[in-house]
Amino acid sequence: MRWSKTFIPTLKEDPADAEVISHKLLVRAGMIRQISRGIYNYLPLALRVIRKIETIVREEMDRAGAQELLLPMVSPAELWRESGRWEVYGKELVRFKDRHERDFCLGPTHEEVITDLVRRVVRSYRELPFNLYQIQTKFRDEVRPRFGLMRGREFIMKDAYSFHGDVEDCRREYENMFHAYNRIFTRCGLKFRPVEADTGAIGGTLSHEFQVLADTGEDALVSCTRCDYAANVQKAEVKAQRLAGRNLKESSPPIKKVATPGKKTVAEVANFLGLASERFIKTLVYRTDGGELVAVLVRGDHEVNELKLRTVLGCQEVALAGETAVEQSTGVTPGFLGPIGIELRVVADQAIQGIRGGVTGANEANAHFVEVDQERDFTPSVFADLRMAAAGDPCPRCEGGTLEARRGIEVGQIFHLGRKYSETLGATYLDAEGREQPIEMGCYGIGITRLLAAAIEQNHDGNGIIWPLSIAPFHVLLLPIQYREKAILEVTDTLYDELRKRGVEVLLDDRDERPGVKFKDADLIGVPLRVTVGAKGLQRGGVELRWRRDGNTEEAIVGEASGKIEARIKEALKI
RNA sequence: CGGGGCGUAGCGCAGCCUGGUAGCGCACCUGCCUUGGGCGCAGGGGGUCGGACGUUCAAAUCGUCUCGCCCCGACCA
Repeated sequence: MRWSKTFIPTLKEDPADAEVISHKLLVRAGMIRQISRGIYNYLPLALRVIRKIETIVREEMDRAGAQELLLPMVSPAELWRESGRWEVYGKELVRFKDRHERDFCLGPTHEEVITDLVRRVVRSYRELPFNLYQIQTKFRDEVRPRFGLMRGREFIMKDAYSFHGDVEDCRREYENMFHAYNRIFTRCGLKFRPVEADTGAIGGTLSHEFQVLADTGEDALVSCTRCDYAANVQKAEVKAQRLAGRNLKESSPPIKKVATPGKKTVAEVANFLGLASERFIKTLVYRTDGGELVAVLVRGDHEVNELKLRTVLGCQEVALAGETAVEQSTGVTPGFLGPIGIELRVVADQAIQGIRGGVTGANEANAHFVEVDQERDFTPSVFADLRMAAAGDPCPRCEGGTLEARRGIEVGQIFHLGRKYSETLGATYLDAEGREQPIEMGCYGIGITRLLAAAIEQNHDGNGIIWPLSIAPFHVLLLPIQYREKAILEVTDTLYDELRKRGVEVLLDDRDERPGVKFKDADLIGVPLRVTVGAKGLQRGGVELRWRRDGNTEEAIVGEASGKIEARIKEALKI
């Protein structure tokens, strides 16, 4: 492609409405433009990257035995009413009526549609298993779209759904997809990590997220330094530990009430009393979806994991009760709560068990208890894993490993769905004994456009994007310094033709711009290999090859350049 | 939905508080010059100041309403 004939509107300055680096660079590199909040135009350069990613995804999905199809973007309300999600999904589901006043929605995901298709076809176990996927535009009316392509309302996604006669086979396919996903993200040239994940609103029993590692990621992860355990902090287990020695004392001195005027947070009280925050027992009051208020205890240096709390309390929703509700139910403001004498059900994190020499609120204003001995002074209704895992925790899976904290961008997630949709939508088959059974299902998603943004979050520098070669819009940027000079033009055009014949994807910057402008744009759009043709080099009979990622350069003799470039690209693509 | 911020030329911004009919940089056009990291000089074109209503002799500026966009929070296959 010739730059002058390609629509690449680059920008010198950051757009005012962009916050994160991938958003800024995507706009500045002339790849996307916003048309409405969370909705973007994909310009030619972006589309080339999208196609590259899609090709990798297709090749690996096909290799893994899945088949591509294409479901409609619009689906009828009846299906969603049948699954119950018409009511449950809320405003994120964009609904509209056709001219006959019939309800429809834009598909935010396609479990209903695919399950409907399959239930109309499959009759026998002989027809199972299979895995169907599509690459398609989805629409979710996100509460708050943000960060450019990272969280748009409209986005491109690959979604796959598999159907099986039994759980074991469904698990086998889950493993199959797990490996396919590893290959896909590896081929995309990304540093990523599969992590154990919560199943969320999709439902199901087993799930992994594929997280592209980037400090700017929205998701917090923990991973073991020793084994391959990794999990979203939402999901990460905390290993039950024996008490830390400093909390153990042979005998407990009597409990003592101390004045802590105006000191509400753990940090304030710890500082005021000169005691470490691990010795604190933090008391938080949550309201369940049933309306009950529950006191939740975690150590002062720990955070409550609301997901775990929901599971332990057996409810769908929990939320901090709020100051007013706390005062009404306990007679004290949140900063001075404690488990001793509180009139609420008390649940405690496992780390609270057996604490001696602890500190808690005294359930009266401006006072705390010290020298609290859990076994002597209070008994929660249950001890459980209720806290957020944190860096430094011992690994829950191996001996001697330690968890470290990472941040990631979720670009894929796989689920073992089980029978959730097949049961509600009546997708069944007859087994070998002639009994009707609900189909076992799995589903597997990859956010294509989010992957594009994540790749940039992970691969950029102060000058712009640094594309991994496998998903770069072009392999080579051919940059003549003075394209109107005959000698340079001839060498450039010859090289351009030869490279194209050799199957190298090359963008020729044929614009009549000053070198500085071209170099800056070259760095900005991030094409992996830059080939500069200039008078300086030609005097020595050569052109300059320069890698975007590390700035390494080498000279190639004009006559040998195209062969050398092809070799370098092929070599780099193999890795 | 709650909180905060911003809409002025294609892009990035100033002007608004204290009302008097719009400016800067980049980009764009013309000419000269220059050509290995966003050149230089000279000249030039382009804006119903997001929209509506109001106050006023007079509104980018003050008031009310409205639309759009951004950030934080709640939310999220």
